[in-house]
Amino acid sequence: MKASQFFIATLKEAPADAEVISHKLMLRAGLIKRLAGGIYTWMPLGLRILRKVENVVREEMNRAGAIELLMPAVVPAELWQETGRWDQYGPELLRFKDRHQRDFVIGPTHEEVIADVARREIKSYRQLPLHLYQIQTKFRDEIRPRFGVMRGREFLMKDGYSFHASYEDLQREYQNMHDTYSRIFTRLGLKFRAVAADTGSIGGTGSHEFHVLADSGEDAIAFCPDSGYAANVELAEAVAPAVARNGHTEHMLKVATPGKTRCEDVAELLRLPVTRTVKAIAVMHDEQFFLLLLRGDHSLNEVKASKLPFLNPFRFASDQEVEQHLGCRPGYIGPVGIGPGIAVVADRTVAQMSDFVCGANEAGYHLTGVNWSRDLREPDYVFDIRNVVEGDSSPDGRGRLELCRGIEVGHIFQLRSKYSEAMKATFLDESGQPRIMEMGCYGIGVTRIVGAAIEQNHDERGIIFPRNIAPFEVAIAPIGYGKSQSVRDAASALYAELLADGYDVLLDDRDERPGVMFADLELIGVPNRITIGERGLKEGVVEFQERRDMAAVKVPLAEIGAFVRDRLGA
RNA sequence: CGGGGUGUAGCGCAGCCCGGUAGCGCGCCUGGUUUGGGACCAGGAUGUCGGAGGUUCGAAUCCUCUCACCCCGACCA
Repeated sequence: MKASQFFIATLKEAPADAEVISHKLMLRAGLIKRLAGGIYTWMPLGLRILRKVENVVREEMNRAGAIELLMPAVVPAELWQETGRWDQYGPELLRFKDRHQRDFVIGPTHEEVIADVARREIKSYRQLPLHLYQIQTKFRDEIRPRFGVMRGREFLMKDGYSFHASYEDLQREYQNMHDTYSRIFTRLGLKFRAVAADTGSIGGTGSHEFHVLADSGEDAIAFCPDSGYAANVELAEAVAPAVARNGHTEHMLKVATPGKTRCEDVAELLRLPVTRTVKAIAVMHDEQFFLLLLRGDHSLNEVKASKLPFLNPFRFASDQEVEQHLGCRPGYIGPVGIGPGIAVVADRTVAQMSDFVCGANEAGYHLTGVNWSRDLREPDYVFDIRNVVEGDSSPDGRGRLELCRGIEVGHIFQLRSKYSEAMKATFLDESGQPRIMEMGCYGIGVTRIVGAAIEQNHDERGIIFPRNIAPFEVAIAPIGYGKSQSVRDAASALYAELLADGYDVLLDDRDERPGVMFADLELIGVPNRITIGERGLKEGVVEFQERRDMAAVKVPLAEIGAFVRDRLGA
């Protein structure tokens, strides 16, 4: 590609509304243009990158035995009503009516459509297993789109669905996809981790997420370097303390803590470690009032709490409700002296505590030296309802947990029969009996990968794309292209040679000043650059430079083609 | 949805408090000089000041409404 015949539109200053680095760099490099909140145009340069990611995904999916198809983005409501998700999905699902007032959605995912395909087409166990996938634009009306392409509303996704005659075969394909995803992200040049995950609204049993590791990631990941355990914090189990509850040593005492409504502040005032305090969170299920108890330095895991049958679903109690049930405004509430009608759910850690501090249900006061049984009844329920913290024991009992952040770029699920049952997707087995198909589903956020790759690979000059997704593998930067015949000849000859060798090469023939040219090539992330100038040509050399370490190597002009082949491989 | 903030040229911003009809940098156009790290000189184009209504002789500026965008949101302990 010649730069003069392409479209490069870089910016010196990033638009002010960009927050994370990948968003800023994508705007500055001219990869995307915002059209509306969470909706972007992929400019030619950005599209090259997106297509490369897409193609790696496609190649590996095909290699793994999946078959590509393309489903409509617009889906009739009846299919969604059939599985009940029309009512469950909420405002994230973009709904609209056609001219006949019939309801439609723009598909945020395609379980219903594929299950419809499967039930129409698959009649016999002989047709199984079958894995169909597509790479298609999705729309989810996110509450708060942000971070550019990382949480957009419209995005490109690879979604695959597999159908099986048995659970065992589903598990085989699940492992196949686990391996395939690992290969994909390896080929894309990303540092990633597969973690056990919650199944969320999709439903089903087993599930893994694939995260690109980056500090700006929206998800927290717990992992154990010793055992290899890894899970999304939403799911990671906080194991019960190994030690039994200590006997009490203090009397319960009411102490004045005016203005101290946070555990940290109370602990500081009382000169106690925050690990001696207990926080109470008031929640409602239907019209029933619950107190959730956590150690002062721990935080509630809403996903875990939601899974408790007697709390599903719950919401946080309003200030009025707190006052109505405890006779006290929020800030000083606690489990001591409450009515029998209020159920107390203690985190495992709290259930093991003794001589602790909690709110006195009286504004401006806390209680110290509180002990279970002696000062209040034992908790009604004891469950793991907190987020794990760094240093917790690994749930597999081997070592301690560490935390890091990740960007979710892939998610695989064992759906089992949730959709096939709702949509009556059956097949005839060997004995001629109808049976429900086992289903798996496997997603990759193609768009998001581009953002994630940049989060992980950039410096102060701009993007450093991994070679397999770079818009160009190598750029030729001729200095004085317009003036110097010898530079022009050398650049053109090299361009032709690299093209013939099959490289994705950019010849920057815009006749820009060197500073402009270098800055652009560095910003857009071209991983290799060959600089050709009269100065070097007089000595018969050109310069080869890698984007990542920037050390220039002088290479004789006659050998540069061979040098590139040696350096980049065929 | 609640809270906070911002809308002025393609991008980044000033002007707004103290009304007098718009400015800076980058980019863009023309000519010239330059050419190994975002050049220099000279000339030039570009704005319904997010939109609607109001106050006023006069509104980017004051008032009301609206739209768009950005940031934050269990921390009840």
